[in-house]
Amino acid sequence: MPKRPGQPARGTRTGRPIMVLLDVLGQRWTLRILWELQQGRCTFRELRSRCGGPSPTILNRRLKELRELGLLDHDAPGYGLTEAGRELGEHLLALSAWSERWARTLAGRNARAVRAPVSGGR
Amino acid sequence: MPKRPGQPARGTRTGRPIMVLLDVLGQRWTLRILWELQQGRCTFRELRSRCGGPSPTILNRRLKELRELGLLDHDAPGYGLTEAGRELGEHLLALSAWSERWARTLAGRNARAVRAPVSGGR
DNA sequence: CTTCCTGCTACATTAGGTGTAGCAGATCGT
DNA sequence: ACGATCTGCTACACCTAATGTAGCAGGAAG
Repeated sequence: MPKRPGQPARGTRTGRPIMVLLDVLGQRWTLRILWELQQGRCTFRELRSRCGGPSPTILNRRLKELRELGLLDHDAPGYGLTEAGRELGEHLLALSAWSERWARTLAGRNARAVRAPVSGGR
Repeated sequence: MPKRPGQPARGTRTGRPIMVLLDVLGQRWTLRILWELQQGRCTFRELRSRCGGPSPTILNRRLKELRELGLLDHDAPGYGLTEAGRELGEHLLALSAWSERWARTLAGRNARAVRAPVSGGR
């Protein structure tokens, strides 16, 4: 079943692009695939390895979906991002930068919760 | 199993924040939950309804995970985003804007492929 | 004491992902 | 021409994750 903007995503009836996008990205491996290809195009097998070895079944399914959504191409050697895919990749880079800061504050919070379990420390 | 930055995400051995983030966001409903709460805090039942009715089992699991990651709170009435959660929500808003443009170019591409199947159509 | 919210938990069913094996096609060196 | 070695897959049995419905304990209001 090819998900597309204009067609309802799971859990919606409108085909709002953001809903379709959240639905697609919320499947396992999709984000990881975009992330890995963002670091450079590569073959199916290499991509599988970079992702930590998902089953070829599911990897292929994801690649098909992403190609239908115009985010990936499958030309030269192996797979790569299209223009739209690169744009999406930019957002992932932004998320990566954010996540570093997030991890630091989260670590700080935990450390505090451990060091000073005085009030309501569980 | 509580995923956290510092602890390896599925498919990795490093606990790189971006990997943990991609892993968590790549589970069904996580992105949708953040999206819906980004539009305002609400109760468990209301949230479930907004998301299109995922099973309470999985909704509750996701809410727990997101709370442990410091993205959600569960205080006043129902659930809401923390500061970190709101920051992440900003990125989703950016994605939403992007997705509108993406949908238009994608629709254009398809229309062309249908109207002019002259060379290599299909 | 009843009613109606709240946030859940239980449990059987089904959809989704895993892991291993292996195959057909293209490209290489001999 | 033949084997070796890539490529991108497909098949299939197995297991985990999500679904859908039911229902329960706790708190607030009448």
